[in-house]
Amino acid sequence: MKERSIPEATVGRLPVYLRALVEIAEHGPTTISSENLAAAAGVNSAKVRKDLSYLGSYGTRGVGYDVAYLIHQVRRELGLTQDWPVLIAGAGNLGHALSKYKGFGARGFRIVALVDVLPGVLGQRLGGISVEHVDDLPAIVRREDVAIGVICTPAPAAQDVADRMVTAGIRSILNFAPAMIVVPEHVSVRKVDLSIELQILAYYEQRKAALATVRDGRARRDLQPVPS
Amino acid sequence: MKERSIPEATVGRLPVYLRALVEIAEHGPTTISSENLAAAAGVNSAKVRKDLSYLGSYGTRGVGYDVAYLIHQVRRELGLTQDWPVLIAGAGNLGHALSKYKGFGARGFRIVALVDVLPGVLGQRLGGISVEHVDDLPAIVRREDVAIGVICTPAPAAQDVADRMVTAGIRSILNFAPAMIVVPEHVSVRKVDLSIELQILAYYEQRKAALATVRDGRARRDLQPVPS
DNA sequence: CAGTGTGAACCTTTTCACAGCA
DNA sequence: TGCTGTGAAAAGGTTCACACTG
Repeated sequence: MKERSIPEATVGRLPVYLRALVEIAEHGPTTISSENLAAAAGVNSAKVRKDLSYLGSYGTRGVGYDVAYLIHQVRRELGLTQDWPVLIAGAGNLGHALSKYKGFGARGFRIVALVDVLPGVLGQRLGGISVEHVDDLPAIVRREDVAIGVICTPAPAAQDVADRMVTAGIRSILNFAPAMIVVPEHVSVRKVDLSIELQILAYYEQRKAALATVRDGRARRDLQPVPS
Repeated sequence: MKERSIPEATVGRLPVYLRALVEIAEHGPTTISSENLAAAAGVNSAKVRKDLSYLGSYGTRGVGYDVAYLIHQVRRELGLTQDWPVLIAGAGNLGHALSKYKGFGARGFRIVALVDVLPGVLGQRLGGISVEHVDDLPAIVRREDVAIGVICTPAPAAQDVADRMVTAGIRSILNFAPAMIVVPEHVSVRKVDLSIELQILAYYEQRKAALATVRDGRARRDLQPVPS
């Protein structure tokens, strides 16, 4: 076993393993090899073994890993043995959808508050919680002990909301707004940008089309009778 | 300039630069240095220069990059000079939200169809398009010349929908379902997993809490009178 | 002389390959 | 014998630092 601090790339994969493990646990096997876990998670087995080795030596040579025990260890490492109260800022389409999304609760993330500025949505009830005004952020964060803030506002409002979150004491932000936000060093930000994902796909799609053209061109030439 | 094929990491950043450039173009300056573009995109200037050098030598020493020209070049490289017809599978909360999301259209991604299986939503109109049955996928793909498929179904349906998309001729998939999907080699998949993002944030949040405890412990000890 | 373009150094991540253990 | 755990090699990505140029 190594000492503290897991590589970033590994942290990004632990939730994937966790999901696969939970599914496997439901389907029966109590033990699993790195090879099989790798298949379920969509990576290769060397990566699985190296990643898991950062948590400790929880496998058994010649056998594999005990599924239930490994689930527990990954959960502990990720800090999922506790519940995390989450606040969403922006009650538009996306904020709306996320507040009703069942997948969060199942994984220990409880949406405890929803804030916005538009008078139209204030007070509205969405998925069991009512929309409050963003001015009340500090009080809400204290009241609900909010740990994570999710930004679902339009791009121009993102920085302001981020500033308010930081002031209110939030130290982890998930940003869905298509804008960069700057925060103090002690605050973690992760960004999810839907249209960037599409743009990346477009790049590879275009590349495939270009290659096909070249290939077809060659194929067509190959059909030409060889000049003799 | 290098030859073909841009590193993956660079492809992932080009859309970020593009967004920053477009915003800058609206605000006036016709020319920008790597230093300033880096600030706007939230990276460092060396990275900007290296990334842009993969596209060609489009900067001017002592001056910087011409904003309009660079926008054009990045767009061309990403394949954004054309429109990309997009199909969404799954008209639940998220599919709903995405179909109404304005950010896509603005960047050349047109949602042309929405498919689902539940009789309840079929025929319903969302954001100008009506929900069709997933069985009609092949016809829809042909009719609309769909290039990119977005999966917004529950996890258990994801693989089936992916298979249908591939059969219908789609070669680029954006997967929002919390499940791994396997596709033939010639198909690109990108995955966006909302609860994985939260889990990653939870890991770092927990780590910060642990560090604070250690620090406070030391601080408290530091306040003790030195034994003499 | 300000600022690009880029080799070279450095760091992170992935993959290989195998010793060592149940 | 089968599969983990891990050094060591390879690949990929980032940062440095500076020659070069408009």
